Amino acid sequence: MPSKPSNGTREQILESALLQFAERGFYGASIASIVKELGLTKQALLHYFPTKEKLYGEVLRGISEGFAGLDQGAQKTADDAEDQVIRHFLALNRYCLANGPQTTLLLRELLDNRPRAGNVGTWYLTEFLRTIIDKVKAVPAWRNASDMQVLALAYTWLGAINYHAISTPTLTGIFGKDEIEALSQKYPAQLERLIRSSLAAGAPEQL
Amino acid sequence: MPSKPSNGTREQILESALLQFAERGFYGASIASIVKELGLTKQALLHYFPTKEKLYGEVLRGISEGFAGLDQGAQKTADDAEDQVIRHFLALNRYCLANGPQTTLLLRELLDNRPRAGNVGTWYLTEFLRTIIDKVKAVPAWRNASDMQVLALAYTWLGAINYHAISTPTLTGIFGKDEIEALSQKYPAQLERLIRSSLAAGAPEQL
DNA sequence: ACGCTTACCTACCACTTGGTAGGTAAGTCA
DNA sequence: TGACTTACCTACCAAGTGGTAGGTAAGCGT
Repeated sequence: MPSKPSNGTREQILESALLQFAERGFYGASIASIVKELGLTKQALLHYFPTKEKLYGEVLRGISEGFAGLDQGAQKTADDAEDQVIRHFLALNRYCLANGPQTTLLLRELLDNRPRAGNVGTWYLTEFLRTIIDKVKAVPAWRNASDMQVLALAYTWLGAINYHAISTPTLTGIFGKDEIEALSQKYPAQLERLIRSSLAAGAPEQL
Repeated sequence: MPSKPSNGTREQILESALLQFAERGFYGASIASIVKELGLTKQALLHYFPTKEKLYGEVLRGISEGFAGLDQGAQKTADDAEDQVIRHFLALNRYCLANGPQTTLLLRELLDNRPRAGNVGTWYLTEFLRTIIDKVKAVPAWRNASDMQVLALAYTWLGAINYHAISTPTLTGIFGKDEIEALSQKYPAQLERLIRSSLAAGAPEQL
């Protein structure tokens, strides 16, 4: 029961924080700079988020939910297991490309695996990876593989997707906008061929 | 002609700076904290590197040289082009795993494509990527592909390698040390199969 | 012996950082 | 109407930031 309309200030702060954390990292973004462009003082921010770390944690939580929500999407189609894996990762690729700041910040969190904010960034990974492992294991050729073998496989795909999404700005600076856009258009096909060929190869022999 | 022995202070500072920049990012590492563990004051650092950004640039330059030196290694063996590509990326994978801080900082630089220190981090990428493109194009099935097609392919491998190297600490926290070590041992084989299968698929048709 | 350079040091500076204390205006509910 | 909550604000603070100014002790070349 708010007594004074907030005009979604909390959400505005979260959005601005996401952008600045993604762009400059946790230390590079100050709570003053986060709210400056909103025309507020930092005390407005501290009113909604008692510390900078709490704010950071909330931003990460929002990102995790966004990624988790990816799975709630088209999943009813009960077609081929391999096609499901493909669809899952192509969707992930699109999501990462469309949500640059979220992807960037997530990768940053991977880099900064410091003990901060209760390792907020990592807990979500478990269910995220669990889903992937299950989907891959639904493919006949991989049914008997160990979780770690599947994870080793999936990690090559995750890396390919994440890395591609992250480096487009830098590569654009090197090669120019047109060339990189051409690359991004070819990328999903490349990714699909990559996934299919490594899936088709089947699991390596057990030890 | 140094008049007083420096005991390699400059190199010690560079090494400490590398570790701290990798761990906490440019803003998170202060010049005071970088030299604190060396028992020096920040003025010692400023004596060798007039500004923090110059120091950062020097650290990045060292990293680039390390990656560039990878190519100077075993390259005389004039065997199969595909094997050369494999060997190149397996060596890169080993190097990234063995040089965690360098890899981390490089990826950070990809994230922070800010206009800082004259974009020190990106200039090196051109020759690095050029070498890769040439090596892939030496493979018959890819001889007539465009540079961008090759780059799209190589980027999936780079992403797989880099991402894997970066995320081992975080994954270790989630799954435990033993499991992740098992994963890392399986990774080169996984990587090789990945590269071989995508190389064998050949270049997509030209538009 | 002397001047010069190197390799640091102490002292200091303006500014920014995250955070506290305490206020005020507006709306909600009894 | 009056108690209470929400949504901010100004004022302030200790600690830390990158960087400057100016020193000092040691070694080298002449």
